[in-house]
Amino acid sequence: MAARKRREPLSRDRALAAAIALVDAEGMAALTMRRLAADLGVEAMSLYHHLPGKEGLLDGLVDAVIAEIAAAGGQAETDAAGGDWRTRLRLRFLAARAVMLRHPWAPALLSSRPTIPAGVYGYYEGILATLVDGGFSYRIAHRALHAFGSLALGFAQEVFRPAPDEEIDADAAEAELAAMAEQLPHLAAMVAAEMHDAADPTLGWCDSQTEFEFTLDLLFDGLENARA
Amino acid sequence: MAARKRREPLSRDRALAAAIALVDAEGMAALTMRRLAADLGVEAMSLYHHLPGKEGLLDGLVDAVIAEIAAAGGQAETDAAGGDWRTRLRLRFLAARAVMLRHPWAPALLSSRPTIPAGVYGYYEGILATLVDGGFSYRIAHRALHAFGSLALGFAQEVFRPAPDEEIDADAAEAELAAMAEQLPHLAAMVAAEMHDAADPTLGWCDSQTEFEFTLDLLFDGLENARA
DNA sequence: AAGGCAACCATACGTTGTAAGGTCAAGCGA
DNA sequence: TCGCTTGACCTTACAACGTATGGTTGCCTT
Repeated sequence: MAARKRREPLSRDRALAAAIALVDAEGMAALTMRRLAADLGVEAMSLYHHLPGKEGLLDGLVDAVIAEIAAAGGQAETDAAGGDWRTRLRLRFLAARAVMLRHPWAPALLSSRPTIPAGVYGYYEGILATLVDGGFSYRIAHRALHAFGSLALGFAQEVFRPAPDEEIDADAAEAELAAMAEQLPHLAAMVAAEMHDAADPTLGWCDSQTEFEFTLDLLFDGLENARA
Repeated sequence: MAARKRREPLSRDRALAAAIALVDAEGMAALTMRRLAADLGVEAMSLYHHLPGKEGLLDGLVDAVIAEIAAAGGQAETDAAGGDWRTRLRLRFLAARAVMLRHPWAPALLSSRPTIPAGVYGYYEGILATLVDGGFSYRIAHRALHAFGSLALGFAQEVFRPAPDEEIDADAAEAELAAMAEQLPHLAAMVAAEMHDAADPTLGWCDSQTEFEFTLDLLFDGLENARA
């Protein structure tokens, strides 16, 4: 018993796992070197023996997410081995989206990174293989990759965050809609027309899953035409 | 002469203008309260009489950019008053893109904002009007807005920055390509196939303007079909 | 037993945003 | 003209951040 190690010796992987857990639970803002170290029962400076600074920590997070996406995407693709290129990519992207839903902080982190994470090359290779296998020229496949953009990684480029669900009573929403109707008639009409089908009467009535798949199919249809 | 004001009395607009100039010239990282104050010949805390803190300053930047986009987009749309919905939106989005090229920091800032800037509602109203005028139902128009995503604001969701042009000699690029060919055959083949048409032999050979317009047309074609 | 060598910690520095309160000049009613 | 208010501007100070530097500790090897 006396010979037992005082504690697990800490490592890059353990640090990254703790960081992901922390960020999943409390968001990016909570991820500071001191806080992460505290979660690991250690002092801040000890992290520097396993990670090259904060920037390196973020790179590690990104790589971890990409790896998770690549794994899920690869699995999805082999599941659909017999299908055509559309369904194979479709499943792949939807699998990636499932990963992103588990890590809501990931899109913002990915798009803020100044350098391309190494893992994405392998991931894009798989997508490209599917496209080429589906009869696309490199030229069109190249443009397809650009067109997919962040969809390939499982998230639509929601330019603005989906508005943290604030306290809303129906009356206030009604009044706001009325005020909007004057200056923004089309927008107000659209909300009015679409609201009837959605569950809640707030401005956050967009069903991201539906939008995601709609855009996907829009692009797929267009690419199908462009293949010739 | 003695009665002349000691200096221009500082204002929200003057502060915002200075902030934009600073960020245009030196990037987001250079925008600190102290630095901005120094550029204005003032102390940091003086800014708080005209701006509600750093976050409010960023909101101000965003609003300014949105206003610039809305102005450019509105101008473009009236220029194309006679055209169909595609060309009207096309011109609008390309005008927005021109604004973004003047402010390379804007996309990252916009997508990092936690709240939707007030100005975008008016901007989207204009787009929506064009769509409805073009015969779209609110349902499809709504989905179109989502599908456009950041394209409507003039930038493709470049998930990763376009790799700051590093020093590259042709030999190193060649070697890198050879190494890539083993593990990433399709990617390597695509680069090889596409490189011949591009100006420079680097990995940054993508012509964003072309990609931007390709994606735009892909979506437009798909929407044209969806209109029925 | 002696040395080496990681892993870990304590302290400290510079930079950030900003809270709290002070200074000073312009404007205004008496 | 005096004195008061008002608001723009400044000074100081603080907490939190990332991290450079230089200990201290305890296992491993010889």
